Amino acid sequence: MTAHILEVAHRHLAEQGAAALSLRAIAREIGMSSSAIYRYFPSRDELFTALVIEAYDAVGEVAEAAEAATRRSSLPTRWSTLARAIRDWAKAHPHAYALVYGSPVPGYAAPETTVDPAARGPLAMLRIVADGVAGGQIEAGRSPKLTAKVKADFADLRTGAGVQVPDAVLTRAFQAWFSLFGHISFELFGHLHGVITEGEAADELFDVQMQALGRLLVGEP
Amino acid sequence: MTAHILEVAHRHLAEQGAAALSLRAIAREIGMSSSAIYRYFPSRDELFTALVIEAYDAVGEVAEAAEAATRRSSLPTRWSTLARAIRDWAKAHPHAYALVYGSPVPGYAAPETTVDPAARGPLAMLRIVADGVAGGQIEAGRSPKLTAKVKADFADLRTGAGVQVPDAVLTRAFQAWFSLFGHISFELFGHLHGVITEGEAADELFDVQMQALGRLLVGEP
DNA sequence: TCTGAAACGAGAGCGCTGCTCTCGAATGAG
DNA sequence: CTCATTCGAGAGCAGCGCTCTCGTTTCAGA
Repeated sequence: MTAHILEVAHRHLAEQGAAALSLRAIAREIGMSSSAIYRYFPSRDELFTALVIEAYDAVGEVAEAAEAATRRSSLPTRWSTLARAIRDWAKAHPHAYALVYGSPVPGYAAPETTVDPAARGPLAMLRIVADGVAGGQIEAGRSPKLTAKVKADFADLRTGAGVQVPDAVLTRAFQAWFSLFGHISFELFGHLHGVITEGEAADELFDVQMQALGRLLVGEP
Repeated sequence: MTAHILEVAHRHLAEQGAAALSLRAIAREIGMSSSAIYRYFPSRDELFTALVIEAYDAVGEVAEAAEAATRRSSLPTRWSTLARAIRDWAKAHPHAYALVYGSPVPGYAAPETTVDPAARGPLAMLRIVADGVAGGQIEAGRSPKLTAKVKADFADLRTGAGVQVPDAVLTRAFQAWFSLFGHISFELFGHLHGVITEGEAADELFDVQMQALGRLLVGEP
C-alpha cells in the first residue's frame, strides 16, 4: 500500500510538480478516502521526504553508474560523462530535480535520513577526482590562500569522504560542481530562455562548458 | 492601495517565502475583505509577477551599482565585487532570491514584462567583461570549438546586449555566471550544510572561488 | 447643485487543501 | 472462538483562490 501511494505520488510529482502534490488527489486516484492515507504517511511532509530521498537516490545512482563505467578513461572524459549523466537525468525528471536542487519548501526541513542519499552524487564525483590525483592525471597547480577554517572543513570532508585530494584540487572540484548545477538550474528553470536556443545549441554549450571544467580539474590551462 | 498591498506582500515573502503567500492573509493584515483585494490584483499570479519584477530589479540595481562603482578597477576586482554584491543581496533576501532563481512555480509562466528587469544583472556583468576586452585586460585565449548554432546565439546575444566580446570570452563569462549562481544556490538552499561551516568559512570559500573565476575571465592560468 | 456612472468594499458561497476525530468493519494471533 | 490491533470511511475544522452579488462611496459633467 505504501508502495502504491508512493508510485502515484511519484507520477503526480513528475506531471505537475511538488507544489501541486495533494494527498487528497492521490487518495482519490487510488480510490481511498482522504483520511485513510494518513495511516501510511502521517503528513504531507513525510511524503515529501520519501520523494526527496527517491530523487537523491536516482541522481546518485546515475552518477555512480557514470563513475563506474568510466574507470579506464581519462579524467576529463570521466567528468564530462558524469556531468552529462546528471544533466540527462535532470532533463528527464525536471520536477524531481527542482524538488531537491530548487528552492526549499518553506517550513520543510529535510531530515537526517536524506543526507546519505544526497551525498551519493558528490561522492561519485570526488572518487573520480581522487582517482585522477592518485593516477597523476591531476596536478595541484597554484594553491589558493585558504584560511584555517576552510582548511578544517576541507580536512573533515576528506576524511568523511575517504579521499586524498589536496586543497587546491578540492577547491577546483567545488568550482566544477557549482558550475555544473548552476548550468543545469539555469537551463531547467528557464533563465536561458531567449538567450540559448533549446536543443542542439544548449546541448553543445553544455558540453563545451563541461570540457572546459574538465581541463580546469586536471590543472591544464 | 496597490502600493500598500505590495508592501505587505513583500514583507510576507521575506518572512515566509513565496509558497506561503496568501492573498487572504494580506487582506486580513490590511484590514480589508478577501474579495476586495481582487480589485487590485486579479489573481495570485499577478502578485507573484509584481514580486518577481521587484526581485529582479533589486538584484539588477545591486549589480549595476557594483559595476558603476568599480569602473577604474581591474577586471578581477570588478568581477569579485559584482559577485560579492549579488551574494550579499541573496543572503539578505533569501526568499526573494529563491522566488526568481529557485524552482519555478508550476503553472506560473513569467510574462514578458519580467525579461527586461531580469536582464539587468547579466548585462552589468557583460559590460564589465566588454570593458576588459576593450581595455586589453582580457586575452581571448584558446577558442572553444563552437558549432554554428551556438555561434548564432552568441551573435544575437552580442547585438542584443550591445557588447563586443569574442566567443571564447563569452563562453568563459557563462562559466563564471553559472558558477556564481550555482554557488549561491547551494549555500542558500542548504546543500553545503555539514560540509562548509556557515559564516567565515563559507565567506572565504566564496571569495576564493570568485578570485579563481576572475582569473579565468581574464585568461590567466 | 443635482445626477448618474464608475470605482470600491463586504459578504456569501464554491470547490479545493491538510489534518483530526470518531466509529464501524476486517484481520489475525492466542 | 475471542479480543486486541489494524484499517478504512465519514464528518468536520480552518485555511486557501476565486467569483458573484449587492450596497456604498466618489466625483466629473450637466
